[in-house]
Amino acid sequence: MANTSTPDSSRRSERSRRAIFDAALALVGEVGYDKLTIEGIASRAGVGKQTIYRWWPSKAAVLLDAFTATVDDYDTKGLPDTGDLAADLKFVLRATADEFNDPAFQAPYRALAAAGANDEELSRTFVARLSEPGTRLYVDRLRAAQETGEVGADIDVRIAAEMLLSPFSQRWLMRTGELTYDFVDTLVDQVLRGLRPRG
Amino acid sequence: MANTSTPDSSRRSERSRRAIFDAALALVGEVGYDKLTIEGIASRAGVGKQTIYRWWPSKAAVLLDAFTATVDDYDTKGLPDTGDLAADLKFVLRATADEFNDPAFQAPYRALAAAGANDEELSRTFVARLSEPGTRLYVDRLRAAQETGEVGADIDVRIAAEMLLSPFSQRWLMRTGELTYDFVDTLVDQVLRGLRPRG
Amino acid sequence: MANTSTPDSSRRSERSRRAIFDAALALVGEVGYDKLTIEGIASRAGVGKQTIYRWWPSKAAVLLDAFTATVDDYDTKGLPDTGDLAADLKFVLRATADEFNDPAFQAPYRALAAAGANDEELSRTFVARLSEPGTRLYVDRLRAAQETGEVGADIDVRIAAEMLLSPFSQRWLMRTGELTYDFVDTLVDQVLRGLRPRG
Amino acid sequence: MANTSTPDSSRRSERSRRAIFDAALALVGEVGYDKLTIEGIASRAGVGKQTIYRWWPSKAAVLLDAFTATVDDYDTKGLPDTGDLAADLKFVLRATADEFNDPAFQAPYRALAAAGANDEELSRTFVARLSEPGTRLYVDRLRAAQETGEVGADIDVRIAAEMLLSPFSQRWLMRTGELTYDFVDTLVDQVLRGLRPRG
DNA sequence: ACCTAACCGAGACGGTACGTCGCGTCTTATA
DNA sequence: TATAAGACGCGACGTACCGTCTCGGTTAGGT
Repeated sequence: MANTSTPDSSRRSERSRRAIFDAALALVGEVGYDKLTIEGIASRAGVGKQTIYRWWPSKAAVLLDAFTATVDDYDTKGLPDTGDLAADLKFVLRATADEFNDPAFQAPYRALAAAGANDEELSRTFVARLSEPGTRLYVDRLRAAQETGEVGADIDVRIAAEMLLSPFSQRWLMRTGELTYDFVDTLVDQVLRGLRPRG
Repeated sequence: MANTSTPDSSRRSERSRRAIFDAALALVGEVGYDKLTIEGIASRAGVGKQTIYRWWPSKAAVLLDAFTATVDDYDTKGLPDTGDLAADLKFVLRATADEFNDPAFQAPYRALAAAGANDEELSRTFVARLSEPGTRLYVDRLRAAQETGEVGADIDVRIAAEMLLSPFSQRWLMRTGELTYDFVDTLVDQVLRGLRPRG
Repeated sequence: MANTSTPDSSRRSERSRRAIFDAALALVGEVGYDKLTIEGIASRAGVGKQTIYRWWPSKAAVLLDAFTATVDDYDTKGLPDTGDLAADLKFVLRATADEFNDPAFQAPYRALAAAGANDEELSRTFVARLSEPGTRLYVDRLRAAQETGEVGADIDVRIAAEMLLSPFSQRWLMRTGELTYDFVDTLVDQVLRGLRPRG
Repeated sequence: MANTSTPDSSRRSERSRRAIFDAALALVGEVGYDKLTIEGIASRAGVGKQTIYRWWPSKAAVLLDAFTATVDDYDTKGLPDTGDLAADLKFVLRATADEFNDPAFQAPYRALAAAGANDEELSRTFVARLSEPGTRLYVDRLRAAQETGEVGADIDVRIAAEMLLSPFSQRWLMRTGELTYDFVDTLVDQVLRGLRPRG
């Protein structure tokens, strides 16, 4: 009965896709995620609701794609490696703090993190597309430091990266503290202190 | 015209309050937070909608109270202090891992964490009632260790606690990894390694 | 799961009911039956859609009630009986012709007749409430004439009534001719000519 | 900009036209007129929607053509004239009753009659193509009887035909009674009784 | 021991948004 | 250029809940 067939993506309207992304990001900033509606996005984008439902299963999915499309341009090649691990980490984390403190960034990111908590499927995508790639950069940088002997060979670098990043994201997500440069510096120092090879 | 006066809590029906908590917790487990509705709670609890609206401003607030009422019984006095910091932390964190792996606990806790991400007011209450008290126990235990010299005097114990707890909660909330005993043990070891007083 | 229970009609809002009738009749006249929508009625009546769906199953049912409520005031006691059957019939049919030529009457009546053609359930109600009572008046008047000997005893008065009324309604419904006084008079004469007792 | 030009009917696909008729008639029988959709017809006929929109302005027009194409084969030359008017009329009306009682005939015919009630344009075509030709046969037969003296010269044969046919169609359309042979016979007798020349 | 104000269960109400269906227009590729 | 296919903007569908609002019926204290 029902038409369950997948739509033909080669005939998709690029103009509509873009308009939907713009509308979704603008609206989530203006009214917040809870009051973000598919109808609102469609209307702001000058698009039929069906055009959204045809390509995305939920407002979270729309927002995820919209956000990803924006962020993907950032596309870093890797963390800086000046030879000074602490300095490199502080530099990057300070930049990330600035980014997380940017209001335009906050609304969609928070919304996606929150939606992911209640939707396993979504959280997989969210992590794979947005958080994992960033984390991997830290893991790689730490592994490089391991090879130069700056970090102990017996260290679990994945967990080390989490010790660095999770306090950061957690503070931000739960609003348990400000993301200041001071905080970032102390965090880096305190984590690195434990990573040095044992005498 | 409208009656804006606060209700008289001395005449409140305890029976209804309990029924609402039970219904809310049961439903959030069965249908998830997004499909949890005030009408659903009222109907399941055999209660008028107004009785809910009279006492709580939102479904998140109901759930927060319901969850708190359940968890408050746990009420620990403090972390164990056997003199062996690593052992004490591993013991408590392993127990917490078990708790977080309990399905009955997951749905409401995830829901509240997520709701908090988008609702500043709620997140303040959530943190103050549910996460801060727990965190403080760790801070206190670390401070005690600082006094025995097990932990360096120059350590920021708040951040140290976050290095311990955030990777833990982050993994769970974002589903980026399992909360195994192995993970807990490695995490504790790796964090503590950096806390020791400098030679 | 679903709430299939019937609503409590004792708590029904009379104000809304009236507003819905007014809106339905006004709109069917303005935009026609096909473009008459539940949303349009609700909006014009200043009423939630659910308030309509709670009490009626379809726009046809709303219109039928609305129309009935208007027409019920007509409530005739019976056809005139001056002793002159032809004169009585012409008098009433001329009045009916005037009524059917009234634009305010046309739109809803046509719409209901048409909707009934495709919906057996609806047509039963339509006939029982709107057409049968009128027909019965003619049947009764003819039977009275039968008793005075003006109409033959062997005549099927039901069919005689149909010979009078069906050409009339058919012309109007299908627009196959005007409902003029001339037509009415000729029709009455020609029908009565066959009803007289056989010499 | 828009192409408003009329399509070139010489290049029209006869195969598609037939498939559309078949689909329309089949569907109106299966799901009824209200749930009959252009999309449904196109899909069932294996035809693009545009092919329908190119040649017909509405689903009613499609159905009218489809029905006409089916019925046109019947094409009678005239009513029988055995010299016995009553017998001739009963014979034809009984056959018509059988036809109207055929389920395959009912759905489209009812649908068209109903659609016509709300759409003046359509009803003109409906009457001209489907009902008027039939009526005229009766008018002609009655006029012939007038010439043989079987029917009074002062009779309005058009109205006489309506006295015969309208009760018949009305009963069927509004479902106010069965179309039995008994009914047909009584109707014919009672109508003819009034048509005889006055002594 | 009654009054009466408040809470209570129930659910109708005006709304907003949902996710779906079908409209009529359009674009694309095929024959 | 007609066609099969189907994406598009749009409008309405019928449903689910929202938060507010009566409506009786309990259920306490305060007199």
